Amino acid sequence: MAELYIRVAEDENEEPMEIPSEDDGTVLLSTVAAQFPGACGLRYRSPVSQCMRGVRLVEGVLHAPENGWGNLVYIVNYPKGEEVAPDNKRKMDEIDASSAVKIKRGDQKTSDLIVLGLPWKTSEQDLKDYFSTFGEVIMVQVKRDVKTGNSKGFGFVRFTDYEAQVKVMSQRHMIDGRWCDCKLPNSKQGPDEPMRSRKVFVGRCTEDMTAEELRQFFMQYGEVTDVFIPKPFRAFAFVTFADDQVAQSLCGEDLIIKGVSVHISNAEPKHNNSRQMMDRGGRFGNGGFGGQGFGNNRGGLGNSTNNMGSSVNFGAFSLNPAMMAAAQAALQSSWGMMGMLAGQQGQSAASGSTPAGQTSTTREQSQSFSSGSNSYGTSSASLGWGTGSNSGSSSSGFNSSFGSSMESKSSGWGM
DNA sequence: GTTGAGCGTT
Repeated sequence: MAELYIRVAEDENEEPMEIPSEDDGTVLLSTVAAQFPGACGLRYRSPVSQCMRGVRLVEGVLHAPENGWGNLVYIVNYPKGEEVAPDNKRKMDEIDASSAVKIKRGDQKTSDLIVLGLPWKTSEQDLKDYFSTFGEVIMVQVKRDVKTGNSKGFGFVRFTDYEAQVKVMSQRHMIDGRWCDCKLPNSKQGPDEPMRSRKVFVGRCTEDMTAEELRQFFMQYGEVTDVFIPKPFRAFAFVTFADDQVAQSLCGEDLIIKGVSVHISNAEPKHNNSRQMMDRGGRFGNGGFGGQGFGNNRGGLGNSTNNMGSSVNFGAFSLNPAMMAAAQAALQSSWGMMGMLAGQQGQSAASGSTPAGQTSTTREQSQSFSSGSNSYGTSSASLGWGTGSNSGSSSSGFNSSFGSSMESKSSGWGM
């Protein structure tokens, strides 16, 4: 099966990158986004009209122009405002200083990245060899049991360049036969980063919904950085977006996926180190709340019930218990009340930008892989969302054990 | 069948 590649670049003058198409000739937006994080579509310059034309995008699947993909270079589209086409650049400069801040942030300090899902056999040298293809590596570690010296299945890596770090975090990694994820370690999740809830809980999932399908589906709302499906099947999933506002906007909705109505709600925090809960007002985030409209009342709303007896002071405001309850109720269902309250103060309830550096992975609690040099491809064909039509349903393969006794302990992770 | 792994002896 000859694999077909199409040429994609961020800009007509940039060197294009070849990315693979699917068996049916379409290209998945997720494939594009794997190389161009944040991408939301493609366009190309029509040889006939010399105008830019958009590539048809249906539910995460990009469809070739009439005469096929050909040898054209396709240009990546980004959501409005996130990235700027060259001819608009001047406009953007005028708009606000905040974008300048964003651009300046381009060179940041690097930090250690945790590498999860390593095979037991992977050594420091293996890690270094692998990650050096992304840039200069200045540190690698494989964490081991002190007594036995056995790998704990995770490690750390640090790059010289922030670009390399961003790239590495934006994709999954096949290391010695397993898919691994690289993330900011918990200890490094900047205490300053807002940690707004970008994750939603997807209830009433059916067993045939794969992580890849969920990713494809939710991509229409915004960049998806993670999909988690517990295994064994438990009828729910978690989807994380790059943008908290996208996540929030979906909460409360009933969406139809593969003909099934799923329910979207807030993802409750995991077993948490209380930091974000206490300091940041929990899953309500601090968008528009924290510094601006209501002053810094740490532990105010977020702490919920035990404050109910007394009135709470929001800076210039004070709310009696009844109003407090109303506000909470409103907040739990949506941001509606928030907008109202903020509006009264002439503040915007809209929150700001997204923290840089999210991994963009699709996880399921099983991984199918072939040791050896096979290409690992999700070759899902076209997916019918709305109707229960064709399911390219994938059976999840089990990983084989490597023979080492440690192996069985955590068999089947990483995707 | 509606709330998820694993996070660093420096």
